[in-house]
Amino acid sequence: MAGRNARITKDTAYGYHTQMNVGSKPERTRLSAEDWEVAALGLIAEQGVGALAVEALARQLGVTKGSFYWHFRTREALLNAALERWEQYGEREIIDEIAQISDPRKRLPELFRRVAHELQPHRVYAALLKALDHPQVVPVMARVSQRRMEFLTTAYREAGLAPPQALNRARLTYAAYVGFLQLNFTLGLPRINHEEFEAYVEHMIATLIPA
Amino acid sequence: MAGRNARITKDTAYGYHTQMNVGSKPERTRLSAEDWEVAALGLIAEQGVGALAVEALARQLGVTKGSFYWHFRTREALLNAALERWEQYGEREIIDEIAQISDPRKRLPELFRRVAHELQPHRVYAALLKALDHPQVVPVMARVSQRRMEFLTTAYREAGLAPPQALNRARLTYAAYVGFLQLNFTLGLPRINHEEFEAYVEHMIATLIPA
DNA sequence: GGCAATCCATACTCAAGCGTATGGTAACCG
DNA sequence: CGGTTACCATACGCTTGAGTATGGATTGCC
Repeated sequence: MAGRNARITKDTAYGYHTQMNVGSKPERTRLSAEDWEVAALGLIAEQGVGALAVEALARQLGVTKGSFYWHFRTREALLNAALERWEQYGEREIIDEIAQISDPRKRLPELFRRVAHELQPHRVYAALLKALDHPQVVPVMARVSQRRMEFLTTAYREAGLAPPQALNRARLTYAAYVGFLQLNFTLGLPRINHEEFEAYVEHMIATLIPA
Repeated sequence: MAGRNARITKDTAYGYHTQMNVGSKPERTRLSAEDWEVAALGLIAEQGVGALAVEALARQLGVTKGSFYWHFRTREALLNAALERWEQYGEREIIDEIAQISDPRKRLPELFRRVAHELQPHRVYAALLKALDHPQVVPVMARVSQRRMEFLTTAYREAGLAPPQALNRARLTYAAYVGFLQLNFTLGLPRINHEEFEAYVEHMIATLIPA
């Protein structure tokens, strides 16, 4: 009986998953493959790909392995499904919104500020960066990173940089983004505070974006 | 008898470890704790912290677990010893050399170019970046990164930036460094070639270092 | 050359985690 | 309302890797 009280429910949709519903009724709805994938992404975001174990996940979901192996053939299959889900739904929104800004020169600063202010969706990306030794995640990360790099490159071209400069500036910018993820909420370097962070973002904009 | 032919010897000193001495005589010298630490760093650099298993290491060194547990009390102890060794001996050289350049304005470009051209010593750092979920590596990485950041910050101040700017520029620079490590020889993004890489480094210098 | 200390091999135990087999229960449908 | 399907529990086997026990071999030293 004990062990049934820590559950993850589907209504805590993608970006806001891994919310315990402590205190609410057990609401013993049966699970779908999607539930497992979402929960898997939550676990990955918090503890990394290495911590993705089926029995641990089952405990979190309030069921046993018997359930899991009905929905998936193997643990590997779950990982692939979760990664695919992340690649499909987890991204794009920001890029799409930015692309609709008319003035090309305002796109990059806006992009920087947006990304800086919603770091939550980037936790999965950060976790996957640490899991590049798992062969399954490499192609996914390669595709996602490549798409973002291309978006950045054209944005820099539209902001006035010559093609070679634009490519290199995009490389630099994206590397800074990736490095920042690692150094901050992965490693916990001297915990930068809010206003200091704002200043850092503006410094980035002033340094990396051509006037 | 087979299994004795793949060994790592101590003479393959730190940065050049993990060289098999195929073809040479078995030279059955007994091992020391140092040998295990060096071999561990080699394995970490190539396959990450997660791959650090004592039986695997023993196979590489041409011995069995019996040897290992004479030198170390546990696997965890080996990891700590290896990390300490890396923190002590593995770093500093570049920083020390750079600090001796008289003209402060020439220090940063020189630093960039040096770091860019000897990426080999940075493989351990890159591997450790992916292992920040292991609680043992976090403090080590925090110390090393902090030291480097401080060095960068003073270098930027000496290059003419005001203290707040210098700190933020150092953050940006170091994040770009970390991100580059991840995106390139961890993830294998569109494999940048040599001359393109040189151009990228010069672009970094032009963008990040104040004229 | 013999005795310690050092280093290593062999043979175990134990826990974790994946996957399987099979039976049980809840939902849906005719 | 009886049966089929979908979902889950329980109990097992198997592999991997950490750690232990103990005896054998090698080195240094007197």
